[in-house]
Amino acid sequence: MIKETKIPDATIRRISQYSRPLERLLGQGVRVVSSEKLADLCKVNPAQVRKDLSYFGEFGVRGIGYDVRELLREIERILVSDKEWNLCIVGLGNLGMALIGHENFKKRGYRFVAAFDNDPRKIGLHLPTGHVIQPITKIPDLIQDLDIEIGVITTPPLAAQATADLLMESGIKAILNFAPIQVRQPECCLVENVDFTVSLDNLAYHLGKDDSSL
Amino acid sequence: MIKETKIPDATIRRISQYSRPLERLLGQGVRVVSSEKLADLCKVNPAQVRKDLSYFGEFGVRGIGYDVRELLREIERILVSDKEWNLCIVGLGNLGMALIGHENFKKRGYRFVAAFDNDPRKIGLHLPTGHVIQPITKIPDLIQDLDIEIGVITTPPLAAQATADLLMESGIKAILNFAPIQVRQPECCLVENVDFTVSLDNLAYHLGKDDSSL
DNA sequence: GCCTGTGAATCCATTCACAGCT
DNA sequence: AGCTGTGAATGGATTCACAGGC
Repeated sequence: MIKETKIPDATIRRISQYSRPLERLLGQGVRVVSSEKLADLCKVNPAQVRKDLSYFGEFGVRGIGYDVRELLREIERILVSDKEWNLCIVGLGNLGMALIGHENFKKRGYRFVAAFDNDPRKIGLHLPTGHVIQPITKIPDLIQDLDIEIGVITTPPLAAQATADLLMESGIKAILNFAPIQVRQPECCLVENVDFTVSLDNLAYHLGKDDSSL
Repeated sequence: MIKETKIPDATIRRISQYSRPLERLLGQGVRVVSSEKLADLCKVNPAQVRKDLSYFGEFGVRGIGYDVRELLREIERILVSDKEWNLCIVGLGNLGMALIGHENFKKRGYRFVAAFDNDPRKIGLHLPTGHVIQPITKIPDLIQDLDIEIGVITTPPLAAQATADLLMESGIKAILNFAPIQVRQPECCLVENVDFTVSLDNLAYHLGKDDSSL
């Protein structure tokens, strides 16, 4: 059970995406879904859906399809979103403020339990979410005391690396980084970078390629 | 007319990322960089850097490396970020507000020229960025009049598909979607989805896998 | 010696096609 | 008959390894 063959990263990401239309279907009272239907909703190949799921077990019924509720539970188990994860956020500019209150996080079991900034004018501030902004000097203690597992970085780029270092030294297990720099410290800590200018550049590239009006 | 590209999507995304350390190097007065150095800064393989760039030409000098300034200019040309792109944003909740003022956009030539919402309490509001929030009914006209090429969707999930449809009917060429749904698109419009809960789920999966404390 | 550019090789992910179950 | 689960085939992307030029 622990010994699992190497599962593609892309598979994990797709499985995360499968859960969203499944939730909608569940809300609509739909009981059963086929790989073809689910694939259509997620814009992927039906065989891809079946293969992705087959890495983790046999959740379907031949001739019938997948039970929506059961499949959702399996996905929750796979992605460990049946557990509440404790997060902190560092950098409460506009983006940080938007994220800490964003419902997508809590809807999926991600809970911000601390907020940090180094701006003296912000420290002590009460946020509408109920959080009080803490100085970054408290990061080490609070990560330990509140059992914070994942850190979200929304600082300016120049501060991001130092922030990541501090989080890692304090024993954080994973980082979600919104600053447009590549942070990584081998082994001890996982890092995911979210950089929407990369997505924009990708759009611009394809637009520029197809478009003659340049 | 027909897009014929053998250039991997991943290559475009990496090239976008190369530009960030290059800008830092340029600011530090570094004139020349090797593929090995650049690869190290971006956490990729040196051969990958060379191959990515070779799709677009021969920018380096054997035995020496790449001229930092020249390489940056080439990348700008490739990604068409030497042009200013006109964007609009739809949905001015916290996330939308944060994005419209975010410096990463304008730093890379992406300019928000309109902001839309359907909440009567928000329409007419003057934002600190100087934008005035417009009703979504004005989307068709303004996309045409202001030559808006890319739309950013930051509405709630339930409104996202209708928003995308309206943008596409109005002639938008590309969409950057932050809502956690897979937007249906006709062949004429490019869509990039940015979904940070997928990134979080991915972190949670890997944490749960490595960690015995479950 | 140093570093790029690139065919060849390797590795990985996706899709096909059908066996197997209901 | 219908749909899953999966080995095999295909198709891409990454890395190697070295030829070519400074």
